[in-house]
Amino acid sequence: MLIVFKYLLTDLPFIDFSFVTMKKNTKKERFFAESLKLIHEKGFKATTMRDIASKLNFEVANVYNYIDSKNALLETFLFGMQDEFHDSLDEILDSSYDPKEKMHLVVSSYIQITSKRPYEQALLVNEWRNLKAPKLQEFIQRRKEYENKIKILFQEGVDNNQFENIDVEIATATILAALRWLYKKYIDSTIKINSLEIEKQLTRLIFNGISSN
Amino acid sequence: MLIVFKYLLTDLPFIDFSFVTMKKNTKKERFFAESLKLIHEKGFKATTMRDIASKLNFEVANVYNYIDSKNALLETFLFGMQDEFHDSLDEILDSSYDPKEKMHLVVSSYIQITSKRPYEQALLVNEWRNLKAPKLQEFIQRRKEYENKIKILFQEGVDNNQFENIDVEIATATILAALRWLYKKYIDSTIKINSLEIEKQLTRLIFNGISSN
DNA sequence: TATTTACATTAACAATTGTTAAGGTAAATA
DNA sequence: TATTTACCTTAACAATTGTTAATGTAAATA
Repeated sequence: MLIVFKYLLTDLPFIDFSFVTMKKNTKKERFFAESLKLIHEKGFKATTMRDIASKLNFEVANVYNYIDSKNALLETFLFGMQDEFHDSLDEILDSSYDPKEKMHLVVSSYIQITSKRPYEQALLVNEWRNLKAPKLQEFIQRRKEYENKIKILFQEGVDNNQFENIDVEIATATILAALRWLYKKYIDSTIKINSLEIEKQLTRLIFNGISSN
Repeated sequence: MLIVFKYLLTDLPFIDFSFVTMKKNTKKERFFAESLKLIHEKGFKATTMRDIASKLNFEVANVYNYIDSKNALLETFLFGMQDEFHDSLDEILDSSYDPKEKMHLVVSSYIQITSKRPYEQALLVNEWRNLKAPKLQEFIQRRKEYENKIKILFQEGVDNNQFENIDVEIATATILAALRWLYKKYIDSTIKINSLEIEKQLTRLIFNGISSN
């Protein structure tokens, strides 16, 4: 099954995030890119506005030329990334593929998004707890919706006899956990990573496990 | 394969952590138990010494009757838990079971430790970043050692033809990721969780994946 | 009985932090 | 040319935080 190329060769209508990650030299783009890396490395709470200013070689007050508050900075990264995952999942679920094919596509698109924005993914995994009162609940709610869609997809596969009759919650949590660690590989690796190979290996693990027989 | 019961029926020489989790009513035990939960709920950085004192209905200064510093509190939880995982892994690896049996035992003991100390496990997963300069490196080093042991075990299984020839790093990261999320289930669930059933399902996922054929 | 232990208080400290005020300069735009 | 935009500065603020000092009391222990 190589419908996978759909995701490698075409560009989905993802939200334009380029101002965050692209390495153009406008100040604003540098601000978001450097902030993102700093927050990833030190953690959101441990990263001060002065740290960010220092990294960009200017004074603290200038940070507020680019963002309204420290919390708004985190929200920008987190909700932008969350939207991207949701949009790609919805497109897959709206298609006419069968459950197993859809699950393959979920894995494929998840890897692709992670490969494009490993630092944003790191924040999504590790820093969402730092969101404040109204935004935090919103984030958790949307994440639950995402997980529910995966649950439903898995259940359809079970009903379909394409998937083993495993507890839906455990299966969903495990599948997502198997994908969620991947950003580390993209961030840490010194060599260029072959995402197609990653997809092949991860797909094999998720669908067939480690046993040889 | 039900060698699993080895871990359910006997008590390994785990480090005595009871002062942390047991619900006796001595002040010191309450202090550690409530601190642990608070740090889990709010995050280490967001939990203040005053939060802890407030939870225990006394003044801030009293916190220092039980622990030398805020950092020492985190270190106590993290290194105690890390020791527990290491000890149980080493015992398995030192046995004469074959790689596949050993991997089953790793899953089994991991689940057992998680079920006994879900809150400590939550800190191990989410709060280790807050360790300071010498302790942080020590922690990371030990974790790397743990992962390396799993890698070697997996490779032995590949050489043995018991496991599929999957990239060792990817397989190891995925197996551990599949186990690491589990603390949430133990913390969030209102009903008593059947760890044997969890073990059955997770083992099936890790060894055979979700596919039915 | 004398003393240590366990537990508690109030008060203060120095450092760090997010944020704002008030103002300045040079280039782009109208 | 007049004005807006993008970018920068110094200075200060109020709040929060980990930690310590000095002191007290009742129970357990020697």
